[in-house]
Amino acid sequence: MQEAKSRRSQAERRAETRKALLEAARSLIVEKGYAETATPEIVKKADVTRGALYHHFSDKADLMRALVRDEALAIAETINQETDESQTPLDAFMNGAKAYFSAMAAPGRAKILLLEGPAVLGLMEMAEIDRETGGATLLQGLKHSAAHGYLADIPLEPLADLLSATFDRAALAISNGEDRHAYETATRMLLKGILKDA
Amino acid sequence: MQEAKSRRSQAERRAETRKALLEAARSLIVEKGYAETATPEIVKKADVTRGALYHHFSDKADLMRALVRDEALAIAETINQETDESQTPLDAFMNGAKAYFSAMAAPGRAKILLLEGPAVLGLMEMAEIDRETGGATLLQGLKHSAAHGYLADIPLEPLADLLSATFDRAALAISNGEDRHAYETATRMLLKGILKDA
DNA sequence: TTCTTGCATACATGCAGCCTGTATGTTAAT
DNA sequence: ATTAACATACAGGCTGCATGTATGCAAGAA
Repeated sequence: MQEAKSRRSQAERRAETRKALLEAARSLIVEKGYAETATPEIVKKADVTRGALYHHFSDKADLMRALVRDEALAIAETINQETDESQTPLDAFMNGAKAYFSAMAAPGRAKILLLEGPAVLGLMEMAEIDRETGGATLLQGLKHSAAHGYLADIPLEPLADLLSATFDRAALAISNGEDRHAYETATRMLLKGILKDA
Repeated sequence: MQEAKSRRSQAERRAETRKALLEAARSLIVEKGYAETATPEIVKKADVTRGALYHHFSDKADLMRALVRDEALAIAETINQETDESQTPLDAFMNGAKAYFSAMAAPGRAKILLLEGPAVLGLMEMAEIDRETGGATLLQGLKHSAAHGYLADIPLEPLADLLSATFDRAALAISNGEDRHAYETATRMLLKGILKDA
């Protein structure tokens, strides 16, 4: 057995350094926020130097971007696993919402994706990342429901946007220790209201 | 007639400096964001020195706090003016929403109150400011509706929170140039859905 | 009343420490 | 030997504080 760190392949070496940076950054940013987390602090925790950081990422925001991408991908994966077939449109949306809440319940994830991410990268870029990592599921669901007559004939993009806002707020509230069941009930009520009880 | 700047009272002097700082900060922060706006830049635009800034505000975030308070107060004032009596609960909520959208349509206001503010001060402090400047109107409306049987018997705080999230998102979208009418239609649909059509 | 004298408020200037991003040097893998 | 993966050193800029200055103000003496 070799020394722990010697004779790693370049790919391994690179991957390990990158992972260490991302994990260190993640824990610090979750704890203190992006602006209050300095790069010297991150590299100290990751046990590398700032040279490594700026070798892997173009700047501090780029590190944040990678962090956000990872979380967004994890969300998409969790949701895809947890999604099952549902009978009614209401059940379908509620299952989706619950899956989203579960995925967002991972420690620190809501803070990264709903607070720090938008602040650092801006809403435009967050939306972009959302699209790339598997967003738009909600809009698809609405279109499907509308096509089958479960929905009134109104512009769907705004509606999807507003519903998405409620899911985000609910996820944030739950991650802040609010009563999950109460927020699910309120979510269900909103969804039920817009779906014709056909 | 005296020199323009001489022989002002302390109160006048103080008020003018403070106003100049707030206006300069506002325009720069709206244009470039809080993090990208440096205090040397602000004081240059306000035509004072950093000494004045740190005399009036404890730090850069405190300046932002004052800015947010001003906007929040302006919102409350605008809404109070524009609010009229309505017939049905749906109309009442929609009028409130429209007034909110109008108030939030002031240039830069949505960015300050919905993007930069939460990022800099955090959600807790933003909620605090909201309470102090006249928030909670929505929750009151819901309680009123519930008391008169227009609303299903569910926890109202979460529902108010979720509705508030939709109003914020709609205001943000509108301020970003999205179709106001479409967002109002979607908002109305959500509200109509939760109100028993009694 | 008017003048001046002491003082507090409102600001200006200078400095220390930290942080970011880049440029250049060094080591390890291929 | 060459290149990728890092480490080190440095320049510029920013924040907050500490210290210096001037201006309005209030009270007492003339």
